[in-house]
Amino acid sequence: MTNQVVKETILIVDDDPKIVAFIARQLRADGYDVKSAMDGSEGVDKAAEIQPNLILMDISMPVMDGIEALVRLREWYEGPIIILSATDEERKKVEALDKGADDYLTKPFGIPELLARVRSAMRRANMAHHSSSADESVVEAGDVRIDLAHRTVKKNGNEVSLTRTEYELLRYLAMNAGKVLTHRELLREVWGPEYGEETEYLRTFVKQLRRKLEQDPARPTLLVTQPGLGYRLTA
Amino acid sequence: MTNQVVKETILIVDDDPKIVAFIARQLRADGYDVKSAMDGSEGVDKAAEIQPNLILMDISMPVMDGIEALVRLREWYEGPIIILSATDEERKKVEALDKGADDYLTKPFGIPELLARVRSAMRRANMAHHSSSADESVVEAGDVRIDLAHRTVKKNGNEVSLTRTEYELLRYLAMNAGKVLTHRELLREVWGPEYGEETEYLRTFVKQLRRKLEQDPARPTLLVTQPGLGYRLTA
DNA sequence: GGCATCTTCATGATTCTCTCATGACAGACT
DNA sequence: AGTCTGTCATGAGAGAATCATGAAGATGCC
Repeated sequence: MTNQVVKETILIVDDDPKIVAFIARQLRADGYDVKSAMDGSEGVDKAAEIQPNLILMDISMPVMDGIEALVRLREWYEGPIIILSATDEERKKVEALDKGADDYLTKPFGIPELLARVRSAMRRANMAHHSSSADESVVEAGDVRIDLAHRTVKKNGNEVSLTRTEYELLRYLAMNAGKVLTHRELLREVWGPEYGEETEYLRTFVKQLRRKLEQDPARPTLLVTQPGLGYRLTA
Repeated sequence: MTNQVVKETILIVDDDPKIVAFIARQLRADGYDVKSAMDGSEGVDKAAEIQPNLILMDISMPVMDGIEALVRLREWYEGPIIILSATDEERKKVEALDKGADDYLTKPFGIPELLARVRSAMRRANMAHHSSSADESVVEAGDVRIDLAHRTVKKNGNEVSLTRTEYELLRYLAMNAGKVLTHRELLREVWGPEYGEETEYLRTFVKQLRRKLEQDPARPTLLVTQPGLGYRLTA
């Protein structure tokens, strides 16, 4: 291995410093660049900052639970997330997999198993990554900044408070900035797969978003209507 | 050109040996491998045997008519088929295009035109082949860029806003750039299978597209009328 | 209960599609 | 040549579909 090879970065999120140190040592020996965070909240922040290639996260932590952190991460993070769990956390394990975790390891686990899971997840991610486009945790459109990791939206530096549905709608538009999204697609994505015809919901929430984000809500430049089709967030 | 280059094979199907000899000589001079057949029936057999990259076929032949041969070929042959026709075979020409011919040449035709059509059809076929695996979502025609994934159209870098029907029409033309599309085919594709005779719709929307996309809408270079047949987007 | 949020509805404004009338042009026929 | 016929280009307008907007009702949460 030459020094020209860019090392792959792994973020460990666990509240037990001994476990972090132990795992980090093994992973570094295997050639990875390792960072760590002490709880879910810090983990989400750090992930946004360093954009790791893989995340190893304990499922039960103070401040922010592993499940909640996982949900937050999955709003923008597309890399593999491996969950670490104790033997008595079977139910949480299932939930974690449901919410987008790629794999899990039950403590205590052996080093060979850890390394095998990490390598496998990395390989899978690289395969999938080629097809997907660039993933940014911050999307900018006009004078609006959408921070997917922190769930915050700022207009000219001032934070704008959005309701859950407003944020979900904006998030999906932002993740597909520049692309025309049909009514059906937006409804299914934000409200659920059983929706599709309720365009009046969209109008209401698009209007709310425009009121909060546009310079002149009557003449939208950011959130543009594509008549007969849907809406689009200009990039 | 080295001998490692695999020549592209063209099959000529015509009952007039003089025409076959004439065309074959020109195509060979341009680097193609040329085979021939004397009528439709022989043409279908030979196509199955040698799997040519392109087929040039006369429309009126003994034993098996060009139209019938075309229908038989299209049951399995996916390469480009160019029809050769006399001036008094207008109706057959439309029928041939409707049944899956890619282009037509009216006898007598000049060599440059023949070669141009062949090259254009070959290029299109290669594009279609490539994009079948890795989906290329951007089509360019002249100074117009059509982004299928984002559903946006740009002319000289400036975004052009199209209505739904305008976009659908342009999209189908762009995906078959260089190919002659009959009124019937366009109507069915854009308006639905129950349409076919409403050519006035086409005129209206072609005009709109020309107004928005052509340098000089009165003298179209991009979206060309094929009198009596349909329209074509030049590649 | 009280509050924030989501859903539903009514109204007017806008935009698009379809339709029609007119004129230009080319080829066919007398 | 002149006339006829069919096709196409062009512009304008009616009707339908879609959208923006404000506000009221329903729901869920603390």
